[in-house]
Amino acid sequence: MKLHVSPDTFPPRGHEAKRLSIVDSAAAVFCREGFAGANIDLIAAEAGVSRQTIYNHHGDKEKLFVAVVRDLTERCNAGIFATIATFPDRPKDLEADLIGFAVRLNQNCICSRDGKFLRKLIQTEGERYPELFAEWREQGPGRTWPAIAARFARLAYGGYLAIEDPDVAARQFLGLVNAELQTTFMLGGSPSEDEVVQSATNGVRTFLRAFGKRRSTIPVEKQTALASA
Amino acid sequence: MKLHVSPDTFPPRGHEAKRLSIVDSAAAVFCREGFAGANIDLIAAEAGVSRQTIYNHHGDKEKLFVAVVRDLTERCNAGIFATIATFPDRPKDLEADLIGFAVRLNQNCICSRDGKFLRKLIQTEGERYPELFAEWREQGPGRTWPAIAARFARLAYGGYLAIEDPDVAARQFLGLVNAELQTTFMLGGSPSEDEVVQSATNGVRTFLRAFGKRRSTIPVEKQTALASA
DNA sequence: ACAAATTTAGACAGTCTTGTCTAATTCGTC
DNA sequence: GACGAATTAGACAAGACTGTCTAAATTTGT
Repeated sequence: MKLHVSPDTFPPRGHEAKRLSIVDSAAAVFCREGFAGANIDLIAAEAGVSRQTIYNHHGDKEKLFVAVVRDLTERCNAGIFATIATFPDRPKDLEADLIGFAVRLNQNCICSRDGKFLRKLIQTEGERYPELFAEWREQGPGRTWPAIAARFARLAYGGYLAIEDPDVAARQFLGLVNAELQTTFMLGGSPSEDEVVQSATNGVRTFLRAFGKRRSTIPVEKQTALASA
Repeated sequence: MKLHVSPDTFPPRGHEAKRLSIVDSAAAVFCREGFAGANIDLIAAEAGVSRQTIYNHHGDKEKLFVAVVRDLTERCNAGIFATIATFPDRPKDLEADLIGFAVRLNQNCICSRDGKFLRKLIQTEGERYPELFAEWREQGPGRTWPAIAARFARLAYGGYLAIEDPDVAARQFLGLVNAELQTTFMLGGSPSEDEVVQSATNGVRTFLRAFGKRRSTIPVEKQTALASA
């Protein structure tokens, strides 16, 4: 009779720690070398475990890769939702608050280690694993974009912005805020904090020139809708 | 004494045709499989030549890869400059003309076979070949961005746009115009023409809301009415 | 049609990698 | 300290790939 009332299942504690270490190192090596170029011995060395342990935990290279992507997706999603929770619903200074949000989104989700890794793995190996990346698409963009769009819709409803389509606005917001970082992203580099702030500032300013209330035109139906609201 | 006054150098004609065929197939295979996963035999089969011919032409796998990137960069640059030449300097209908330009840019340079391949190779193997991709950066973005920015500056000077920084505006233009295609790009897919037009249309409209001259002035009574709403 | 250059198919050695196996060792718990 | 589970190091077979070599076949220019 074995009764471990530990966390959830039978494996002891160091077990899970090793699993994490393996997945972390595997993510780095898969990113650096690509799936075909990734060497199990190298992953083992980088994780500080023996090769056999990797096979004990994950079976084979392909299953290890799947586990890596699942883990990264999960952690990135958590980070994105945590950041979305800081969206300024009742901004005091709309420009400053949106810039802050944009910088947080970039630093915590897009330039983070996990974010960079997941993005690169999807771009690199996405076509080879259609079902895995369909899953990512549902769990990732499929859930985060609507959440962000909803926040912009709320801001519009609150009278802070003049937006017709919140989904389009959300995507354009990210496009603007990252506009000056694209070349850096291309080569896998991380922009400096100054660059992130600069790009976010310029992006938000343009965004508000287009959708801010004071300066822009608003379709008639929205005016009446707002007037009656 | 050998005097071939043919095109430029000594090799016959079929020679260059094979070289092209090899580089083309190699580009496709390197993209699909990554550098490490790319198989010389597969490239040879796809190009319709024998493996030995590849070694005769390019020496080894790494040199072949470099040749592929050089070729792609050159062809993409040519395409981009050809497209930039169609930038509307004296637009009749600013919105329609900018949308047209954006669609051309997307279809000819970004969604084209060469564009997709080059982008993926840079993202995938960029970090492994710093000097090669420094060269790309100089020849590519380093030359095309200023050219595009110069066109926007001219448009501003001509009174069509209210832009402070043409470089920022150029990058934001591309960010906006591609905002809705990012997820598709992630997985290496090509958006349909409808999607490209849609994204370009929404992007240009937002761009003009921010930087267009005509619409930024609104009758005073509407502004105050909106401001108080 | 001839001669030179190029291309081809196939064999080949050498290297690397994956995944399995075994026996010894370490770790966590009682 | 002792027990069982997990981990380790290393050997190992099987397969894949690169890059070279050779001899035959084909193409090219004249």
